[in-house]
Amino acid sequence: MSRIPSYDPEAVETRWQERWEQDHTNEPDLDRPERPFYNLMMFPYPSAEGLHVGNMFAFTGADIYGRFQRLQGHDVFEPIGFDAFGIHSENYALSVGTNPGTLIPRNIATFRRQLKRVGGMFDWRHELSTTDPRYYKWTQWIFLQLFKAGLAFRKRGAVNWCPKDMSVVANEQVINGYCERHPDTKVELRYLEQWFFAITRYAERLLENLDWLDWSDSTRTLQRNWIGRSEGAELVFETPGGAKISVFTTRPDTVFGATYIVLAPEHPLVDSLTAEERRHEVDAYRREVLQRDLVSRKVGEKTKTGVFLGSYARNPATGEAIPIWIADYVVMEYGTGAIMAVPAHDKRDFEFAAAFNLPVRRVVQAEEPLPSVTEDGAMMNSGQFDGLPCRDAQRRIVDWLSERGLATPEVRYRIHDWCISRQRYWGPPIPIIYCDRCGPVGVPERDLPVVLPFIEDFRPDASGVSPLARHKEWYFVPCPQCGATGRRETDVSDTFLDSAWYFLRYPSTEFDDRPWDTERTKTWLPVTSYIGGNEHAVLHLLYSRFITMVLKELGHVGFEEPFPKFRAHGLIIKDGAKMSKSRGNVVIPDSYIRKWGADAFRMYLMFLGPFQEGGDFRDEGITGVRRFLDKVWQLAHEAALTPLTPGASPGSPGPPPAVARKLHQTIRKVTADTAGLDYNTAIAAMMEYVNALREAGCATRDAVEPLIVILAPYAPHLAEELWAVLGHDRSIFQERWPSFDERIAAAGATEVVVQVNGKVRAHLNVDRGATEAQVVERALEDESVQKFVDGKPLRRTIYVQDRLLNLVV
RNA sequence: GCCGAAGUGGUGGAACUGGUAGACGCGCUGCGUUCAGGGCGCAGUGGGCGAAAGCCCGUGGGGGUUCGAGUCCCCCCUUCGGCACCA
Repeated sequence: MSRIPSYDPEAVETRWQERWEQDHTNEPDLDRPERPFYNLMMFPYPSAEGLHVGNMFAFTGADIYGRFQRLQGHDVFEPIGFDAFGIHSENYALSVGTNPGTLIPRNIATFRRQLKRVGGMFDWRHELSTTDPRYYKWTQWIFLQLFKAGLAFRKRGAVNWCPKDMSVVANEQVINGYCERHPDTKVELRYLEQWFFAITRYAERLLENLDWLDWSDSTRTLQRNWIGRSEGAELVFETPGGAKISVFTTRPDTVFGATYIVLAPEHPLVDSLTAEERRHEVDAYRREVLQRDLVSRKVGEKTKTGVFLGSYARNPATGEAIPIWIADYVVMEYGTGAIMAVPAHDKRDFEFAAAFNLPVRRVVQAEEPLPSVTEDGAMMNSGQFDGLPCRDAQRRIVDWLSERGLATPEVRYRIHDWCISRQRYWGPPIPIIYCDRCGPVGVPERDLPVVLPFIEDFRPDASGVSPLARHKEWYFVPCPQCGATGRRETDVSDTFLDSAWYFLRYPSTEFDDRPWDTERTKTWLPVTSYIGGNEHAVLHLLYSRFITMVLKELGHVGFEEPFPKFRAHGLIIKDGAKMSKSRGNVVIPDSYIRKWGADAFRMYLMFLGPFQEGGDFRDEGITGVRRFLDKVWQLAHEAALTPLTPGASPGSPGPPPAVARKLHQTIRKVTADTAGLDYNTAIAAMMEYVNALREAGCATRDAVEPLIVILAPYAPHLAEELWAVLGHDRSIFQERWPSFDERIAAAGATEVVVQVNGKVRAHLNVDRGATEAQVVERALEDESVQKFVDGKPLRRTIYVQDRLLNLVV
């Protein structure tokens, strides 16, 4: 066998990558596909460091699925692109002092080279980048559609402001109240007019559709929690001066226990409800709260602070006058920005009451000490409702109060409207022009895109507005409505808006006069299969769903859910910890690919753990799959030397029965496991089969060829090469996935386990279909079974056909 | 605090609706090939006792259901992920 050449992955892989490109192997006919299959994976952010193993893991897993579907006879469209706008790129550009517009194309070039090197089945004709004006023209167009529909609006919103940076900073860039880039500078809370998308109007539908979407459960749960539906009631507490304070509560049954009221410090009624003698103290507290940044105000349990306003409101149930306070544990962004405090049945209210010596009244009976949050007890101290189970009381009390107009059933959501304004440079400009006469006016669609100017001075400055405002010839433009001098919006939009529609663009990248082509979209969307990380479970996936819903409503697409099927992949860790630059455990794929080959690297990534759970990357592990590929190489070359067996003709001898059985079992398992993304066990099954072939000394064509086909999604280059070695002259991806015969897979004798009182005592080789009586008879002949039965009568026997016999004595 | 996932050999991980725990791989040990190293091949590899046959124990801990539990139920511990003063 010395004639067999040795396996040189680099040579093999380069050869086939070139062939695929020349032959357009990975480019389906987008206009006339027979069985379209849109295989989507989450496009990467092209960082300066290059492709990360995490990306590689995700893309490989998705690519295997796409190649598998292709071998199943689908026309698979597998596009890729780059999510290149955003704060990451901008901060990196600031740190090296080069415009991100210069840096990004270089990064993309690196990514493109790496993505080709791993052998993804990408259709490069349809590559896109969110920073391309041909792309963000339509991102801006989408903004305008929402603007026209009243779904994009301006509102004052809180942001973190770094006085040193003279810029807004993201929540992630605030560390313990200090700026990430200026550790000696405290971040402040500022209120700016910003653009919001009305995603909360779609909260209910976004939640309901989760019931039928075929998604990973983990992802659906994350979205449900993020949307955060709470059912309850809005109750009205009136003041002697006639003001009505609305509070939202999920526990209207506890209203008799409400002993005080708390407003958020920003609540609009605070001023009018403050007694003159308390004003000084109240204002001081409000100033103090405003000075804090968004993050430290919200994170963590802290000691409760607050002040009494000096006024009272009437509890709608008891009629008592109860004191009104403000405290920062109540936030303006949720509910009505005001709560009724029931210290007996809420931990936070209890702490506050303890700190300020406020009365606590138990209204739900329970064994546990206060505060007790149970919903199982009966009512007490609640007038005519005493004794009712509190779940019943919830409805009854709301009914009772609503007769006097003091209660309304309400549903509230945790999710907020989506703030898309970014006071930054590196993003698509929001296409709005402000006019003193007309207000905010949308840029006419014919004037799109509003091109982001390439400027040298993209650093933020002391003016506090985006650097774009300094660019006078860009900034001042005539108002599209009245022609007077207007000013452009200088904020750019959130990068999540770029990625909320990229899947719509892919099939239509060659059209410049429309965001997506109607026919193409009808053919390819919604996306057939989407695979990605759970780190995008809420923002990206939720925003994409929202944008699609809106586009459906406005008549631009024919479906409201873009991703009927989504699977989350796991996370790759290294040495038990998340990979990160600071830990120094980041794996750069290039050197592994150079040493072991892309196929071995792909397979190792898929073998190190369940794809949907992730796993631990260890350097030693890759040798195992490489050895496996070497053995396959060997087997295929040996098979190529064997004469062509008349495999297709009926009655051909084929491989020996034991090998045939193993082959059919292997095809069965690899088919099911690949379809279910259980790649690690599919690979193990192929390894078992190879071991079996070697043990049997059986390297014939009919035993090896099906193996090469089922291996092809995993090791596409090697499979192509060996397919050619075996004498085939077209791409293996033109072939069909092999079928298996259930009867051959199940043929032959089987081993039945014999237990005595539940403990394994013997193994019997039995013909399939043997009756219980036959197996019992055989079992009782066995020496060690006899030993444990020990002459005692059988009290019971349990028989699982062809698998197990349990004798109970 | 709330929600979710998970705890299995030295190690990464297998185990279909309860039915042989440890597939497959890494590592390790011994032997062979070799000047040597690497590579490759063969055998072994959960723990305990034993010369062996074999027996006992064993899936984070404690209870339970069952002929039979890694798998189902209850309680507890730990780790990871998400949300977090959400009313």
